[in-house]
Amino acid sequence: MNETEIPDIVIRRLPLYARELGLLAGEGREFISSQELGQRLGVTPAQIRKDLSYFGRFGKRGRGYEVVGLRERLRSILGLNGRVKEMVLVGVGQLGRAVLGYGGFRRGGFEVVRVFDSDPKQIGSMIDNHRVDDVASLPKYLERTRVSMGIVAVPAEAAPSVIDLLVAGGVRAILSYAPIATSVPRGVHLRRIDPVMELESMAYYLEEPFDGYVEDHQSDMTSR
Amino acid sequence: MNETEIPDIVIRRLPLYARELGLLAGEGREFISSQELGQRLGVTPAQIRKDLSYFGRFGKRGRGYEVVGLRERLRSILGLNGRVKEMVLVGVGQLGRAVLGYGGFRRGGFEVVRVFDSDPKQIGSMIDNHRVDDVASLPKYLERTRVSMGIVAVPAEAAPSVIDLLVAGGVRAILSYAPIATSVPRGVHLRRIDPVMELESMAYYLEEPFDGYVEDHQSDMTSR
DNA sequence: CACTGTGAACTTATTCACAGCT
DNA sequence: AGCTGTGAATAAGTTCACAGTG
Repeated sequence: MNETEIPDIVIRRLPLYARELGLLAGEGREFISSQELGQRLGVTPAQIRKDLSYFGRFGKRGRGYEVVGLRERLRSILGLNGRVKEMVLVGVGQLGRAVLGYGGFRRGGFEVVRVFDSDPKQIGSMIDNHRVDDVASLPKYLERTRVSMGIVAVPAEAAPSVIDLLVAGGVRAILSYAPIATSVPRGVHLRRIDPVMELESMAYYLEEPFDGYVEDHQSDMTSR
Repeated sequence: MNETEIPDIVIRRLPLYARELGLLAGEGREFISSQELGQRLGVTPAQIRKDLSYFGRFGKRGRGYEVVGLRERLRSILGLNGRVKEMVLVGVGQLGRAVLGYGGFRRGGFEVVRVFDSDPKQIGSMIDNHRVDDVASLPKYLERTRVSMGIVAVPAEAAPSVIDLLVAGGVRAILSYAPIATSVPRGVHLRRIDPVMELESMAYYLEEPFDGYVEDHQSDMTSR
């Protein structure tokens, strides 16, 4: 199978697979079947095989998938095997600071290379080895460096204009922590992280006076 | 239409609608059509009407939806009109502290009422007006109080056992920041917040040497 | 007349089921 | 024998299109 446009929902599952394969590799595991991998991830084996089939034939019949090899393949498909992915961060309030301090990005091969804010009290200060620059200088910076990923950690009101700046500067993948719907042009990818919305939607299921016919949908992903 | 099990994906969109209606109310807007609401949210009008139709007939033909009324209706469907939703927080590292300090939960009607960790250096200390308790005391606490929501902000290795404790204690909605697939019994709802995974999947779309046939999928939600 | 509410049509995603390889 | 890879079948989700109503 080949040359069809690959569904985004499939793309979003690849990091899940890659990560679990990383754990398996750490356990010294050499091969794994779609069956067992699916069990560990709460995904059906057929789903895994179908997803992988969009990209090629990676398994050995009778044996399963070679753990390290498949992980490398997936990371390569995602474009994660090159050097560290550089990101700009806009907003250094509570949230922005947490983002800067969070080791997970670095560990995952992502690095904040420049930090911006609009608050004169913040501009020029140092946070975690980063000098905070005026967001007004963001366009020039992007023009110069062509960084293609950005993280938005500003208040809701400020988010649309910040996102516009990033898009205009050529940033094509944006992770936004602002709880606001913003639309972006085709070819630009925006993902929102919105814990309050997650809680709000889960609250629905708490309504049931007693449990019983409550719908489940486990670790899934995709929004997640 | 009535009495079919309502799809989770529909439930997840309700907070999005409710929030935008809140903004509209703030702007003094009285009525809004599915058309215009959809435009603001990047959702089709038909989708909005269909989603709402699962719960009743809230619109006035020829006029649209009454902004404040619909918002109330949606919040009530989600169970958000009662008093503040109480949550326990497990883990007070970098991430847990950010969660505690984040005003968005309070503003959204969610409140961390008790904080746990397993690190002896943390236990007993005060963070943001909360005394940090030993996670070993979590089961007893849950038995006593029947808090039904929890936030997990512990390292990946610790997450499964913490989640088990929460589930055993009757917590039915869990927001986890641990980048790990964990399965939970039916009737328990677990949502993961995993920014690194979002970045990893977006990285795929950066591959294209030049843009053009890049798939878009805009603000969607759910996480997403 | 401008909208909603909703079956029907369509599209997308998942699962089944099995031939085929190792 | 035990698995993958994949068309075909099914299920889930979205959009269409229009009758009906305030």
